[in-house]
Amino acid sequence: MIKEETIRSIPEPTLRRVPSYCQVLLGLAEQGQEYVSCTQLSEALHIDPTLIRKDIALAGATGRPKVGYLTRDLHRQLENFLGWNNARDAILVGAGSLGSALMGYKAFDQYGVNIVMAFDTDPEKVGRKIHDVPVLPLTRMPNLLERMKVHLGILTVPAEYAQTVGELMVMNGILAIWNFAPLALKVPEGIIVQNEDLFSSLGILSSKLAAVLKNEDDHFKEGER
Amino acid sequence: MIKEETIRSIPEPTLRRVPSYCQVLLGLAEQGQEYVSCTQLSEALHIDPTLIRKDIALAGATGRPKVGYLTRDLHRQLENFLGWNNARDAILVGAGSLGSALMGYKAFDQYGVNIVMAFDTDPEKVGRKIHDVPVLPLTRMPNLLERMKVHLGILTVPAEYAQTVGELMVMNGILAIWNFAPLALKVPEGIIVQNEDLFSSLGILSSKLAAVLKNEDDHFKEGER
DNA sequence: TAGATTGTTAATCGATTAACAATC
DNA sequence: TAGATTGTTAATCGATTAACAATC
Repeated sequence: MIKEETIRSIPEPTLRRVPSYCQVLLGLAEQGQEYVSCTQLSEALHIDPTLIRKDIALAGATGRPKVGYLTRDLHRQLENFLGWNNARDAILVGAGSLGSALMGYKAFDQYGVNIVMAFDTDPEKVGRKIHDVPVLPLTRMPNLLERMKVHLGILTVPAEYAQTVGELMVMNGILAIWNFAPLALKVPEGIIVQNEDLFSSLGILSSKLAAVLKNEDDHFKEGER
Repeated sequence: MIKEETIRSIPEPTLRRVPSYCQVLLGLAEQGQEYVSCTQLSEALHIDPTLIRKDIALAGATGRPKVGYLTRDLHRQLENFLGWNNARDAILVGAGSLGSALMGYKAFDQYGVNIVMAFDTDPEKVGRKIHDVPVLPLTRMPNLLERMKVHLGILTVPAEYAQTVGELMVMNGILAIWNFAPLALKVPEGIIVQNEDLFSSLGILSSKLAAVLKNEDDHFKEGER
């Protein structure tokens, strides 16, 4: 009998850090470094080495005291852990400038994702191929999704259509949505949404900068007195 | 004498939630709703109402028991808190497909950011305007940055140039970098970097989906026995 | 008034960091 | 061996949630 605990999900922060380990590991492996230590990863990424060790442990990889981890093995194990080893098909809706830019990034393959089709309502775009990805009319999506068993959807339509299109995706078997529309998509329980709200992201950066500049300013004034 | 504590910086999670409050508030204000309660925001965003109240308190806004907050006032105060009320100039380096897509989003104005110039090394792009933003040769960046006192930079160059261009930005007065290259930019102490690594973002989503599908699969097998 | 809501203090929870034994 | 490093347990820290008095 499997204990409930076994299904405890991976902490979000770990999931966000592991890709950066992969990236550094790949670089080191290419430089021909056979073994790698947490200390080394820590220095490259400015992350506490203990934390890295815990993340690695969560991924199920083990190392050898004094020696470290086998660089290539660790890299492979972390990719495995993320499920990036065998590519997952995805569809994209909204072949505008952002959508097209995304389709252009062939590197997605490396990250376990493969955009197989795009959909749009604009007759100008439909029927063409953008970066090798065929653009089809949105009306054909339900039928095709059902046949192809795709579960991952990328949503790059204007904000006002996002909710409707999102619902259409979910109705046809999409279980995870990568949402670029600047709004909180309402989805049924169990559907995974990752909001990639670029506007607020930049806004947050800008507000951090404002805080820094304000601080400097205050210090300056303080010095004046 | 100002106490040190006064400068305690805003928690990152708060900074990430506040934009979503703004968005909902704007919607409600446009619908003509005069007052809004945390309960209402909570329902719209699936965030605990106490948490929302704390975030609002951090932003310095106050409401009235039983009544709530004045919708428009709260919206304005939160925007103020984020520093989105008066636009900050930014430059963009790398006028490729992603960079162009970003320049096309006029909505950045609303989020307190205004892209004033772009730089690229491609002679095909230099001299043109993309979505009203002039594209200039990268060699002119140092001079122009110094003159214009811009502190916010958007980095949309291919990964292999990111570190070099990032350093060039920092050398010329950029204090905050919005980095789209899939690597951890090395910057001096005090420079703010926000990594918008789209590849790993999608990768994380994909791995969450993998976990869900695996779970379902396990349950299925369990049922079989 | 009664009930809803704010604002705040205390409790809980989870993630990070520190400490340290085991190991090569 | 000595020193570095893993793996793990305990302590700390910060963010979230619960509890509740104040208020309209």
